[in-house]
Amino acid sequence: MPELPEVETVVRDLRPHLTGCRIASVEVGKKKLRRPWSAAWNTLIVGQTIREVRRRGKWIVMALEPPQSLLAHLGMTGQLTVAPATEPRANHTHVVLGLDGAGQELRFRDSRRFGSMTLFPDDASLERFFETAKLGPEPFDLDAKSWPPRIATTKRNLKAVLLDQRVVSGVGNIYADEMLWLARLHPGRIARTLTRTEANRLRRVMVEVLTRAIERRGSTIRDYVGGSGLKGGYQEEFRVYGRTGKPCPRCRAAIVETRLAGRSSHYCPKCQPSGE
DNA sequence: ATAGGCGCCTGCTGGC
DNA sequence: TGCCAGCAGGCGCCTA
Repeated sequence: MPELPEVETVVRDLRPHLTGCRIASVEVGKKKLRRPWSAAWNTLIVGQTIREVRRRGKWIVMALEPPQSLLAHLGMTGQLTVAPATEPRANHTHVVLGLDGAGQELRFRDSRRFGSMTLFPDDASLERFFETAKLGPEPFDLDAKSWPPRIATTKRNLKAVLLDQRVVSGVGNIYADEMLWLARLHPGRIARTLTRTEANRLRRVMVEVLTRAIERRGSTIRDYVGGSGLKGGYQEEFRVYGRTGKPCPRCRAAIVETRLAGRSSHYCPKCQPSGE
């Protein structure tokens, strides 16, 4: 579910609640997440303070003091929220960190359990994890010089390239479709056939779409909520995603749905010509 | 290098 | 009205 704007919203929501907070208790459910939680971690993190909360791609990093890092991924249906400890916990709540102070707790909820929460013993091991995964640059850090060459050699289509976290991190199925519509590029277009102008147009709309989506606190289709439990609003601004058969906001042609890179892909057949 | 398929899970829905 | 195959915002592994 959650792509960069949703994860960024969670991080911004959690930051004021978590920064400087001491972890007082840990409760972990029996069902296993994408990556297993080790029972040994409980004693390692109880008593530690959360130094900062940040995002890298679709990953959420909670850096502790002394240095250790909790790393969370929301998968498709993950939710990371702060709530009063007295409030009933929803079903599928798998990890709960009790926080010292205002009687609040951090809850990780995930019905499909494609998400994960893991502990890294120091900054270097977390960096190695990102390096091993070959996690690509943040979309906001791309520039006109480095981006076109990044996609200039691959024979893969644009949809597959945007979804590849090694090329650029944080983009998922929804925002890839929205970006390609805005850039007037067909999702099936082979990346290396793009001119430098087209590649940079894509780079600019990536930032544009993600920035606007963050302003709207991400998109909620079904499960997504931010760190305070609020839903997103960007789904109201979708131009192509989930709008199969409906008119293109630019030219009124009917939006088409197809399958690319194993994912549903939505585009305007008139505004986003395949380039033959 | 890359495409395609599967598996991991639960919950919802569209089409019969 | 009711049922269930198929699909969902992700990702990693395998094969060809």
